[in-house]
Amino acid sequence: MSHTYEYARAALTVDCVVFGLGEDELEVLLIRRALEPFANRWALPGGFVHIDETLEDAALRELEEETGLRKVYLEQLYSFGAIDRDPRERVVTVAYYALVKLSDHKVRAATDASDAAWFAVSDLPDLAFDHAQIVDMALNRLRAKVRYQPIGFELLAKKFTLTQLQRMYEVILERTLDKRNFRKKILGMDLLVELDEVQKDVAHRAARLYKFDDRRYRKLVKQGFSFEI
Amino acid sequence: MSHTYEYARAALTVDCVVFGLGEDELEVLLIRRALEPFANRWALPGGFVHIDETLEDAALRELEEETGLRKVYLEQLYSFGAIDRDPRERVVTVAYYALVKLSDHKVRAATDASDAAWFAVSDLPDLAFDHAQIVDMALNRLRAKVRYQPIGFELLAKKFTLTQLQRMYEVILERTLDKRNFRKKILGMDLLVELDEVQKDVAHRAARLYKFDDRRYRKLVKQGFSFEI
DNA sequence: TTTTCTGAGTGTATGAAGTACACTATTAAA
DNA sequence: TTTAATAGTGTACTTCATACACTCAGAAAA
Repeated sequence: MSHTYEYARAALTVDCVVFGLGEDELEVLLIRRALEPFANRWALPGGFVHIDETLEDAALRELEEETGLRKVYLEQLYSFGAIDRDPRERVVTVAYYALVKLSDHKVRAATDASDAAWFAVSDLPDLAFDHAQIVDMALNRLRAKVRYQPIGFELLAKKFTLTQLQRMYEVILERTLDKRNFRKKILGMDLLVELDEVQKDVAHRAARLYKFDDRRYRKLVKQGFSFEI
Repeated sequence: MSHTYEYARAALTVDCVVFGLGEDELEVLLIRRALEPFANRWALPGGFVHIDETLEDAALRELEEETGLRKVYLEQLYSFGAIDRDPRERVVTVAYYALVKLSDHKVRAATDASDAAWFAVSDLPDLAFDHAQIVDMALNRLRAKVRYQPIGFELLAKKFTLTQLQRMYEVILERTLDKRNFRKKILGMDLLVELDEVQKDVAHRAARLYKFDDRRYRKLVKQGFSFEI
């Protein structure tokens, strides 16, 4: 069935920059395009917005279809509307970024016969369309936002050690943090719950595990608290 | 001429939240809708994105067409894509916010036979579509952003007094600031140029005029400086 | 069982920045 | 000349950021 309109309409797509926390770097999940244009090039997961789904639903659907990811933390980034960003026709894309616990998903994308893979942000391949620009903006947004909102936890397992938490910030912000100052600050915020549980399977003293208390965070915010790293 | 596509396509629009600095409050420029849906209701200036213009160009064009504003400071806010945000059909809108020097434009919108008027943000009329939500997000964005980027100057005349500058922040942030601390901080940033000129036509001691040094700001940012109020 | 290795966990001193606060000076108008 | 209105200025105190090094615990290897 076809649809006719009085004026020409741009096609509307969504694209997702999926971030995972690698050993020493942030990583981004890319898929290899099968079709023209940019066949064989790496690109962000994404696709057309259906007429009966919201932008966010479209982003979640495409993520699941193309990468198997579900229930990720997703946030709208920016809309890109350069006239010729797609060589075929006018396409406007609403870009999102997602944060996932890489451990849950690394194997899948890597071993799948599929065409999805993780890349360190400092070593991305040439990307299709204007996707390099989108990744760049997503990185900047993430680096800024992680400092004043506790979204970085989305990159970690539910239970984590303070060292893992610190490393997450060090990787994203690309600078080292002082261990004692970091602990003083983060524990002083009173947002972490100290668990009666420690790390397992490590060849050294096991560190205590913590979890993030989201309910408490929202309560504190109402009282004027503002998170800051 | 009509255009036919295989799949149904959403219509794409832009909407602008135009802020001006009122006496004691931020104000927003609204237009009264002539046509259905929401005929006679107040709404944000905006309209359809043409197939051969970028999103930002569309926003600027609509602003000029509907309100006469030109050369405003414009920044993309967010894209809204709820299924039924327009009762006629699926419409996705890319929202922008703009900052203007109200003194330049107040008269025009007010005296024009036109259907545009300024409203204090605390006293907005019922708005068409989801425009109340858009204004709300724009306000939050502006209040957050004004604290870490020197965009507030866009609301003032090129030359301004320190008291006017302080009042601008007080109005946006909705709290009083200490005069001496404010001056110490803002002058300490070394972003203002002290002019050899004072206020005119005031019935009291005339205050010195300053201007914002954008070139210097960009240079400092490169060196790691970060603006903060 | 002892030793070694690896990361866990902890406090203090210093400097920088934020905050609270009140009076005199200048100009125009009455 | 007096009045009214805003301009313009400094200091003391408190809070927060920063720099910095050692002992402890536990597993693995000798």
